[in-house]
Amino acid sequence: MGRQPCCDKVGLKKGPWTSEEDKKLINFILTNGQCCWRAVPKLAGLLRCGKSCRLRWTNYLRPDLKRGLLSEYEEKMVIDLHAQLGNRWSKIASHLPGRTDNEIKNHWNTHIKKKLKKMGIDPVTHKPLPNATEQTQTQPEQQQQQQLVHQPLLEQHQQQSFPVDLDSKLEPEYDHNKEQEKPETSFESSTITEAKEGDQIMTPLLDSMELMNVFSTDEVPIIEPDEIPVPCVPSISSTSTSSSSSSSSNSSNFLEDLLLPDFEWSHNYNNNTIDNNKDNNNTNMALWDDDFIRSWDLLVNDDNDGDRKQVFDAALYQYPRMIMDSESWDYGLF
DNA sequence: AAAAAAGACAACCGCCAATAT
DNA sequence: AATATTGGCGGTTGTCTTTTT
Repeated sequence: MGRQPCCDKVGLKKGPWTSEEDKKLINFILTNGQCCWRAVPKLAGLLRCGKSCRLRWTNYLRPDLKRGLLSEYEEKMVIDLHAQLGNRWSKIASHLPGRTDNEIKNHWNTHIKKKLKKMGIDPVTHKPLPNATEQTQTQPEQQQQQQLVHQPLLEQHQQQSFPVDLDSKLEPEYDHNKEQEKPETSFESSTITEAKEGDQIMTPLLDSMELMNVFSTDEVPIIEPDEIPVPCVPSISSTSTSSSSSSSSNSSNFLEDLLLPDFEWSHNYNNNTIDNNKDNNNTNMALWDDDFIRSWDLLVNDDNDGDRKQVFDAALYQYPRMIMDSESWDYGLF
């Protein structure tokens, strides 16, 4: 017996989301929280299927999402995690606060894959490509990069012997042969601890980054149990970001459209981080604090549409509670 | 300047596992 | 226990933008 479709698809809209639809969905979620997705479109007045709404929310509208290109650090982390987890994008994403599996998957397919190939690394196995030697010999710069990006991560995995707790639930059933040759960095040498229930994320990468003096542990987006991760903010400053957003004339620009040109999200948040990531423009994790609330208020007050303002006002003060109540909220911290 | 090709990313599809009935 | 429902995941496709010819 085949599975029934998640919804009656007749008359449902498909394709890119319009800003109107985004507004409706945001208003609904902010007001009511994440409930049964199947019911969302009907209640929110959307001609979309629930699945589509969930996807739109989790991938693009959630306020805690970072936008913009992955930083070099994030990219390294993705490579590192991919070497250990394979194409389990959601697992990888769980180690990168503010990033979605879809985003990481896309970035992998469009950027990292090519980069690794250029560097003479097989993006599937994370081993040197057969002709890598020749390549790297003729491309010393790339070789240098390869050493910088990959070697430290992989070798440290092998050298260090931390307790293995990577995905222990999933690991036994995970068939590496199914998708790829078992990577050099096997689970046996893995050091990543699954980030769940507020556990601290421990990755070899973080250690290596420390060693490399690139990031201090203070700057690493480790979420402590007593920290509230923050609904973060779309990166406005990142014009680069919008490599993506610019491409979509309507929907993806919605949040940016909402933002005033000189509007700054949560001024207090981790200024150090900002300073240290000027080039990347995408470290936007912020604390859900008064400033953030005020920012929303500011945003809302600037809107001429009175009705919408009301909706947002209501939603604004409910949202933190909604997050606290929502068991499904990412990172499982609440 | 226009057309074609390539690149980038948002969104969809189908499957699966967990949960509810 | 069996079946239905829902949410989540990964692969793939479609569409828009940018670059090249």
